[in-house]
Amino acid sequence: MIKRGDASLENPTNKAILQEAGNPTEPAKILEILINNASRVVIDKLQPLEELDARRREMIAKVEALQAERNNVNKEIGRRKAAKEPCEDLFAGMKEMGNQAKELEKQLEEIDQALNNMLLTIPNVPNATTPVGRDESANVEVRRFGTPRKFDFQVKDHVDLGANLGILDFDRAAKLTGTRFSVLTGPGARLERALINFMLDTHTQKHGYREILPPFIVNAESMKGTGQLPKFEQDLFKLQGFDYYLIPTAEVPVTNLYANEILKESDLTIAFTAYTPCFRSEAGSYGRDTRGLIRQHQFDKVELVKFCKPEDSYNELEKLLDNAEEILRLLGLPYRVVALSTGDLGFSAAKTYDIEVWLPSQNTFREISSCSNFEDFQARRAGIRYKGSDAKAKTAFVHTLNGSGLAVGRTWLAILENFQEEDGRVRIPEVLRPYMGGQEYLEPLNRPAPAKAAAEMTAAS
RNA sequence: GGAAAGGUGGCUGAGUUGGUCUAAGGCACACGCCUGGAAAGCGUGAGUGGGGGCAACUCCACCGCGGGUUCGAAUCCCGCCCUUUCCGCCA
Repeated sequence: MIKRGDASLENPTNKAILQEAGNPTEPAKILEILINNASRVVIDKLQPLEELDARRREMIAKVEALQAERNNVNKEIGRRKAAKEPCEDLFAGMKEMGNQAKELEKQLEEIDQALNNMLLTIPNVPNATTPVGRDESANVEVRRFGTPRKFDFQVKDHVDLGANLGILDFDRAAKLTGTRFSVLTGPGARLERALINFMLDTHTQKHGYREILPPFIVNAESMKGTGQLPKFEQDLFKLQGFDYYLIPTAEVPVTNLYANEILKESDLTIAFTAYTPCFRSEAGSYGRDTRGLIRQHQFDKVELVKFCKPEDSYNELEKLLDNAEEILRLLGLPYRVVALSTGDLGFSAAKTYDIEVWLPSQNTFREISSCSNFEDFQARRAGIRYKGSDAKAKTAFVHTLNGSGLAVGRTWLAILENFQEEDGRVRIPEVLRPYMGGQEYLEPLNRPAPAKAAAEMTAAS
């Protein structure tokens, strides 16, 4: 929060708050005290906001007074015209008033814009239950499922396994496009498709989500609604010649389905699931996870999205998280759940749980899902509200949530790694077999990997 | 890509010779009366955002978006966006 909001420790008010608490020196402690006193802490970014807000109100009062007077004269003109009385004497000053109002409106517009631009770069406020900390080292493990399997042979990673099985081809993907792309072939492609269908079927039939198949390209307004713009444009692929972007997650089109709408209170909670490919530029991740499928420019994901009443959102978050975990449990993949600390939290989220799957080749857990409650942060930006049926009911912002359920590519590679056999076969989890034509194993090829085979064929011809 | 028509409140739909439009009517909605209960009927209320006020309330803006003409624009002019239909192309 402090990292995200930039509160200076030199500020007198902030200093005083720390003094009351006995001037702690430990960064985590300082952070906690400042967060606990959030209503008093002076955050550098917020000061100009307050000034702008005051100027805005002042300007509104001026403009509206002028407009009110103009309206009154106008009404009188209308009245006299209807009564066929002379009214030319009232024309004087009207034009001037109009021009003045227009001038003031322009100034107000500028203030509004400055205010909005500032507001758009301010991150969400973490929920009180979010662990306080500087970075991911302060994340808190919530629970574990399953026991990582003990291998009595040398485990291979999914890149080697995929090559042996002849189902994963990075060389040709690089030829087609470039680095951080992949081609799945044969049973590998089918396994991806099986996972997508299995996840969608589980969420729609077992967990009560409604399936959505949205556009994979959205406009800038949608990106702004969910918080990707304006701050994170460098993470996105933008279409040349259009104000359109490739979606980095289904969260964007699905959450924005209800942008600028007022939902019926009785329709909440609304739960959607959607399969989409996701496109990310991965700017700034050079050198990280360069091997394999972990970090690709394009990957498949099944997403869960909810719209609910504010009082329900934390309960819904737990349910959503459990729905995502259920996929891993059904597949039999060991995982753990981690609550992100304030320092590791995304820009838009108030609370986030990551689900991390066990990867034998890395001997560690890696993120496979991220489940967040955005509270009303996205709803405010996208204008998603709800209202009760009672005539006196107030309109209010919904809370939005989403989570991966799950990242398909990472699930695919986790299956290869966790269920590999010494002979190179990979056991297919039982729940997936109906989607794989009853097949029990992915069988290795007895011939060279595809790229090499093609090269030999070309040489021979 | 070419041509035409059109965008008004939750929906429908009137309003386009500029002037009490402070946007009719209908449907749907909420509350009340009536009823054993409901329907029908009758009555009342009800859009969104913002400013001021403890509040009752009050003021401002909004007829796809932006600009222009005018004392005054839902209405006239220009640009853009979107929708529908027809033609062309295409999976």
